[in-house]
Amino acid sequence: MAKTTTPNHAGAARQRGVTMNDVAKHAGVSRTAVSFVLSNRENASISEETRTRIYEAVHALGYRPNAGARALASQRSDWYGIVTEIVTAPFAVNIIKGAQDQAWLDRKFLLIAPSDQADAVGPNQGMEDAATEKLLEQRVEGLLYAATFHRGVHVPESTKEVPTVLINCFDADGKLPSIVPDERAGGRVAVERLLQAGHRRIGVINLDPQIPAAIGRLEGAREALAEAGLELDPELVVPGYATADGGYEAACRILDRYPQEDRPTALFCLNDRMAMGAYDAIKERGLTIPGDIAVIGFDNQELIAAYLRPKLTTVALPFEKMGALGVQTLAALTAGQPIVADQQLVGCPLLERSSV
Amino acid sequence: MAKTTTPNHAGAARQRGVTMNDVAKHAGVSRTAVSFVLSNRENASISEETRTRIYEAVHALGYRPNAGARALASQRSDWYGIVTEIVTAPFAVNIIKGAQDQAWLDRKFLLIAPSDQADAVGPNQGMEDAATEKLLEQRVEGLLYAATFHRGVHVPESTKEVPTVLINCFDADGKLPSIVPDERAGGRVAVERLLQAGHRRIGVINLDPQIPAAIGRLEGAREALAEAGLELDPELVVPGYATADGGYEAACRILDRYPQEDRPTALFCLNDRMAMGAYDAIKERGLTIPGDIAVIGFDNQELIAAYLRPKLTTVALPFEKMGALGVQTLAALTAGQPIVADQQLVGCPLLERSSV
DNA sequence: GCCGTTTGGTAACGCGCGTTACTTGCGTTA
DNA sequence: TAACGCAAGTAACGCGCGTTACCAAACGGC
Repeated sequence: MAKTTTPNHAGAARQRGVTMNDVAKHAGVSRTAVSFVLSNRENASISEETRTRIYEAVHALGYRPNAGARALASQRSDWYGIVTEIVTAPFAVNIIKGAQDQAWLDRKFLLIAPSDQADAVGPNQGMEDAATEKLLEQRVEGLLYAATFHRGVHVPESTKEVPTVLINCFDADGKLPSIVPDERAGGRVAVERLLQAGHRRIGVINLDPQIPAAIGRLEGAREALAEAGLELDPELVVPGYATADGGYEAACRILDRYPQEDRPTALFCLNDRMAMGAYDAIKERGLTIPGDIAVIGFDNQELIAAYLRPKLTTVALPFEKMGALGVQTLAALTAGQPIVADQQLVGCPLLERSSV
Repeated sequence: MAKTTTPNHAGAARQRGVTMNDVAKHAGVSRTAVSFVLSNRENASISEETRTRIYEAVHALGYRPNAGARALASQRSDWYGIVTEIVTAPFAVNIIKGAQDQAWLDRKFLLIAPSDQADAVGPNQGMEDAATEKLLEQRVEGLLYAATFHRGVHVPESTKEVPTVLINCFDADGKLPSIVPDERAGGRVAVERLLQAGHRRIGVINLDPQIPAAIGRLEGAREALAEAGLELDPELVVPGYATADGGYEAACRILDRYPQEDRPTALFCLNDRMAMGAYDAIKERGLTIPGDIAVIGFDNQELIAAYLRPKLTTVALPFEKMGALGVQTLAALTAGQPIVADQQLVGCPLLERSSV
């Protein structure tokens, strides 16, 4: 355990870092003066000359503030924490990106703590609790919880000690503020797009009908149809597993069920993976997209939607925006401001590509 | 700016947290005793009775150690930092997952700092420098740099102050230790698999021939062929953009160029996105996979490989393992142990699915 | 010549904790 | 009985910094 210099980096720089005291000495002033200048306090009176002397010393010595010590003294850490299963199941990484970018803008640091993928019923409380605990030990000023897919969750008790915002999920018991996608509006815009293209008979490949995504998107679809004086034919709504295979099978069923003149001319797939399977079913039958059958997806999973041929028109889940909004909401909360609403809906924009 | 309680959480818990002093008072002992017990020092002599009294007090008061203060006093933060563009371009997210899980195991905290996607030549030094600086202000004990795709990078100067390991990239100037995929072995195993299936004429859809991935994978392919007494026909290696469209076009060219008897019976696509396009080209020509043409990919982008029909046999990039190995290497480095090698190659396992 | 005010600073405390050096009481041994 | 050793703890310093209270000199007004 001999604490020798590691082979990897210049040993010299490794000793106890340079502190404010060193800077003060080098500049020939008190440490207080240095502190005042570096945190540029408005009501501090330091002459322009010593100011520059201090800056020079900082530069000369390569001084770097110690964030931990600062946090300890000032009683604010400038940290937010996010507990998420997203890193485990990277579908919604952009939530992290959005949150992190926004935090960076606000000069906050986002601590990311991993959580196992939790199932909708009883999340793996063990790991989540541990993660939350760790974050609280770091004295984060606020907490975010993010899920990979829109659903209800139960958050650890300790959450109560600090402002908390949920992203892409909602609090099944209490009433923590949450940011979720506006599934209904998304479903609506998808079907409106199909109607606008002249389609009147639209097949829907559904998800598990219990989950918020399915409920909302279908509701939106119904609304759009109603406005056009149409109804959603229950026969045209077929469920499938949320995979490409599931989409393939569902599409086969729906396409083979009717004679050509009754066949739907468009498919609304409730996610892009299923759309991917639907593509295969359509192509297999010698039909073209969008000529014979138009397809519209949901989620905008870039890797699929942007690379399918033809590229898939779809409705995007606003992950990045949700992340950013989460941080903004948290900032408001920690500042003691009232929040806008308990549940904020974020719009799901239509992304036009080539399948409609 | 009135510091009222936020509407969101019980105001009571918000006051200055409970400290070791409170615990000590509650248990009727000195703070030192509490410290000794909580960090269970081996050579401290505390009776079993006071021990339990202290634990009871901890529990009763809901004491939670202050990580920042501990770091300050003990001069070790238990933090590693990772600077990465991965969150921006989520292709290689599993690097983060691997690193984070390993760090969690080691009871370290991984601070993730975002960096803009950097191009191969001159990275956006501004943002990387700022991110690195931020991490050093947190007094991280070590630094990781991770790239979304295997390439050379330039890291900020300040990196020298702390042990540093590169993941999925290598140091273009100096000689920082790095963890990279074994592209050559990966290319080899892919082609070996095709040979084993009886293919003798193998088309290769290449990437930009300059990048390490292309160089290594092609080299591996050549080796595998040589061992079977075959040569890599340069005519059968066609470059393409690293997209589905690029793969589609390349596959068309290669398939249409020869009469049926001379046509390659297998395609090695140097990434899965291009394989996705190749699928279309093959199907369009009425050929089946793998009956008429076998396809093997590279990267194992789950979203594509696991959902293509038939599912794509491919070679996986070991992102998660690289992340974990990066943290392990960093741990060794910070402990002053010598590192195994400057460059560690991580194997790329073959994932059998149904396209060969 | 005296007092009040501004300018330009400094001394000292405390944030929560790790750690070292020291103290006290008690059973053992010579 | 004195010297000794050990178990069981405690007092006090310092980590790097924010912050409050205080001080000395210069200056202006009457």
